[in-house]
Amino acid sequence: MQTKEKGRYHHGDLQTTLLRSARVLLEQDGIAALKLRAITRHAGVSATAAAPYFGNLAGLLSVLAAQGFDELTEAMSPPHAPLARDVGLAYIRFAIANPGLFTLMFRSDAINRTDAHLVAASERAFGRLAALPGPEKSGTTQAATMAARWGKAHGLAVLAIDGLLQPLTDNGDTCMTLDQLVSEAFR
Amino acid sequence: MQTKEKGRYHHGDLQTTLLRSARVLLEQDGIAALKLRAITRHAGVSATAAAPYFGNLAGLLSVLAAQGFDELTEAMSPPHAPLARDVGLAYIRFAIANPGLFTLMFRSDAINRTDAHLVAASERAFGRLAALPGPEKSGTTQAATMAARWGKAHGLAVLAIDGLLQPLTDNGDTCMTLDQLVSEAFR
DNA sequence: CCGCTGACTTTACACTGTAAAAATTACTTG
DNA sequence: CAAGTAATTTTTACAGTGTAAAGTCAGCGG
Repeated sequence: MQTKEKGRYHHGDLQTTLLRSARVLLEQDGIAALKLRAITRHAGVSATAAAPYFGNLAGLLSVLAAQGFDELTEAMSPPHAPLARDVGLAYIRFAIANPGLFTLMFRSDAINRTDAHLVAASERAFGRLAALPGPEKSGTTQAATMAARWGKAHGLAVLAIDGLLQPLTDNGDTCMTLDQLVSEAFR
Repeated sequence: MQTKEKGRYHHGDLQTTLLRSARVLLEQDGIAALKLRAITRHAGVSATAAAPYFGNLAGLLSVLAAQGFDELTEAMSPPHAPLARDVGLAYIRFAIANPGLFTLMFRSDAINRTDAHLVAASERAFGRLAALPGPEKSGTTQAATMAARWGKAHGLAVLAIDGLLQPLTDNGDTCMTLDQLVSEAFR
């Protein structure tokens, strides 16, 4: 269970160990498992060991969320020519692949939205979506097309994570997978 | 502060009083204020008075969420001929007008998603979005157009509540309001 | 060897939700 | 009207939670 080397009083890099423990718990049991005591217990340290590094629980989760935004940015960086559709689909697929992390990234009451690193990481990720050429609909602001694309991707991501798109996958006669549904819906 | 008539031991309809207190706290201070003790204190009763009626906190919040879905259904019921665009905009505007309630309605870890009343109320609301004729895009499943419309509306709603669309409203040279942005983005 | 600095732990406290028992009121039945 | 019963709320208690303050330990420079 404990990732800390046994017997050592000074841990070395407790910072990253705590973040990894939090990540493990998040992926295992979801956001509800992100208690400070559970994280430190998993890391093999005392309950208040995170305070010197992260201040409080929100501080730790903010760093975790910032890591999530960095990974999202990475996932939205296509190797070749990026199409708006591919980037949006990458957004949705990242959310489905990392439901707990993605949910945390938008839980304003669990993280510290004013944290500098988090703001930078999130703006980097949002920039990937914004910097793409839209379909050039006449009569629509560029901000509106950006909001439309982002909103569609984000909504499909959230609804998919919550399992609310499940009834739509086996609608009618044919049965489709979740990825097929969101791929077809996002265009 | 207390809505309970003073001196009476038996309250009469503590059920609705607790729900109203929860609603007030939710709109005043957001989801973080939905503690059981704060709700009962606001209602003027003891801390455990809600248990006989709602079982636990999740039970109370589930009823509150169900009320929210009923109000959303009402808001999405246009007086005359309903267009898909109008219903989706009503969805977004309800979320912006009731940010705390809307957020609660989709917090799966705070409410009891298997609650019968909540399931019924949410399906009633979701049915309003589904029962509309789509733009008849050739080559797309009806489930996909439904998911696309719902996802777009839901995503814009969530992003607007989180304040993430704010930077897009004053983009470039002109300055637009949030309602203008979502109205233009949702079509 | 001594003290010092940093890293972590121990202790303590104010909260939280909730289960069980007690107390209070209202109703109902004779 | 009186008394027993049922319904409703409170009191008490307990296991958790996050976090601030004080204490403890390891390693290092003098």
